Amino acid sequence: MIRFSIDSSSSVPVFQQVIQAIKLEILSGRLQNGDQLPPIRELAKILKLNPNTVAKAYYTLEEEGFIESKRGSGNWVNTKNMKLDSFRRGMLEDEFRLFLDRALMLGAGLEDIKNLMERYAANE
Amino acid sequence: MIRFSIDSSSSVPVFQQVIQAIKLEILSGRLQNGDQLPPIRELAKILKLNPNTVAKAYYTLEEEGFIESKRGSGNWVNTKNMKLDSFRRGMLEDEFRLFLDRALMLGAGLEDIKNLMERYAANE
DNA sequence: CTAATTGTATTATTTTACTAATACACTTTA
DNA sequence: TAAAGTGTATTAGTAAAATAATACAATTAG
Repeated sequence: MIRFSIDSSSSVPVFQQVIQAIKLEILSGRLQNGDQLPPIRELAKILKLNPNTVAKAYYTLEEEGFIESKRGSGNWVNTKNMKLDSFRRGMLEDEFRLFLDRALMLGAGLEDIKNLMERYAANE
Repeated sequence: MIRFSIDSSSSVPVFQQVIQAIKLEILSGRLQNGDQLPPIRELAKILKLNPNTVAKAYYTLEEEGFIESKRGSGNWVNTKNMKLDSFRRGMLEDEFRLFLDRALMLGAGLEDIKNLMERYAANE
């Protein structure tokens, strides 16, 4: 496990890098529902981070419904909760609609947005 | 003039609020090419901000080509030799970037957004 | 030409976000 | 039930961003 590393020279905070990496593991299917994550201290050791930094990442992931934490026990991937999944989807759609409104107000069309996205896709 | 106010309890920095507000004034047409902006000190007094905060906003607006500053003279809206197109594109890009950040935090990838957009395109 | 008005530059202070150190509390397991 | 392993809470340190204080420089108005 743990197929990612930390870029300490990046401007994006370390705990967010951890969050993004784990989300990617889950979304890609490399981490599946019920899989156990490494204990905070262990992951911290592997990534050479302070345990609190990993704890913050785990805490956020739990807040967002990606994992479940049990004191004294561990952390598990949680994708079973479809209600939360559709909640996320709903939020995404809300955000997109807001963005679309603003974009249309700016005189942009879907084509313009598509182009913009192509550029971002290329740069990532 | 100055149809906006500052939310000091907001987490978005004051100088950015000023920037956004002025961009909106310009975009909406309430401020037009050649219109003079209030002097730094005056706007600072109205909004109850430090002059430097307003100066930072004005400076950024000039960097981005929205206004023109002349030492000892004042600040003017400048949309003339800027293609209105690129003007809008700039704002569109800002909005898109914000949306993208939120989307990524929700666990969505560029693919998901693409799909979302396809659906919207179909419904138009 | 001078004083008032304007933007600019430099430096200091405050605030915020991030990370770290340490101690606490719950579970598991032997 | 004790010890080891786990997440949690509290507090402190650090760095970066935002804001403020002050002085400087150019333009304009009279």
